[in-house]
Amino acid sequence: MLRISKLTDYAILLMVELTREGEMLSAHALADRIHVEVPTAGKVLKQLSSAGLVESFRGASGGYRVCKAATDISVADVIAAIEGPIAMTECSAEPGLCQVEDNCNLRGNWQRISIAVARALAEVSLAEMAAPVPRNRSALRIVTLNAG
Amino acid sequence: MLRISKLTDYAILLMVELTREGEMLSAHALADRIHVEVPTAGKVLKQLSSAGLVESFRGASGGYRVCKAATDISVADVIAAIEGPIAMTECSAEPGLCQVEDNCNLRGNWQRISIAVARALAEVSLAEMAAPVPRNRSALRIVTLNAG
DNA sequence: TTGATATAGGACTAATATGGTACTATTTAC
DNA sequence: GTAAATAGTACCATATTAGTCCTATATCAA
Repeated sequence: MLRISKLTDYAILLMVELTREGEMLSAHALADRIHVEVPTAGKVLKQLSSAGLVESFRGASGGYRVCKAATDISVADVIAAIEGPIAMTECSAEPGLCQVEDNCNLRGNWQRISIAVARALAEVSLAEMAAPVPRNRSALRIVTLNAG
Repeated sequence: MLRISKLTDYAILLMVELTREGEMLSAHALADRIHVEVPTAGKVLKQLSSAGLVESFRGASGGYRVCKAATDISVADVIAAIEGPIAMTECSAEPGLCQVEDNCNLRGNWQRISIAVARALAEVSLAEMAAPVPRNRSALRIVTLNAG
């Protein structure tokens, strides 16, 4: 089903909440808002922090705050922070893993597909994610391989 | 890492081999070509068969054969045959699973992103996957959300 | 200085998904 | 009739994922 993990889904929700708020929020408050347990939210927030998407403040009245505006953070940024590089196959992420030499001309094409998907996700900001779906607009432009 | 499963990867390889060959191939011969065990190849081939991408012939000198030309089968077709509908989140595949009402305006956007990814994959045929990566061409057009 | 509160980091457990294997039934060619 | 091949089902081992817990450290306030 080509899906992102639950933790990545939480990460998007957390980032949307944080960018909405603008100010600092504790892990507890955030966990309440997205309806997950506090340790789970904490786990995701730690990853977002080490990826540089949010900054953390320890101690009493500490918490998390976004580093950039909602328009400057993409869905791809958040996915990459939790799941690592966006790649659809092992061999498109790391070279040398495909033992089937004859078929390895597929690898380049997989890389191109992965890049296309990554770009699609990079074009969507958290601000757009948080906004309601606009009506009467073509959802997305179609991507084509081998576009001239 | 937003990846497809190994079995889906096998499915792409199997379909490429079958479209290359054009004629019928046994599960054993196919397993040899893509370097997996015969039962594993068989498992994938059964799914491809029930999805209508290949037709199967039982009995001695039986095997599998593609139903359409390589240019008429997309990567999305093969992925969908193995993994089901292409959707990045649970809620974009099935409605009513998101318990966070306030955040559910994200759902529509997830659906649009999933559609974009699905379209990108639908635009790539097996013929293109099997071909070497062309040089001096822009890899892919960029997808944008909210494209006018 | 002390206590309360909060994140950092790591380890651990449970649940789920995936990948692979085995077995039996059925079909077909020779 | 026999051999060869797919169909279908069930099963197991492993890997991944999700979630929890514990300790250390930092900060604020009384």
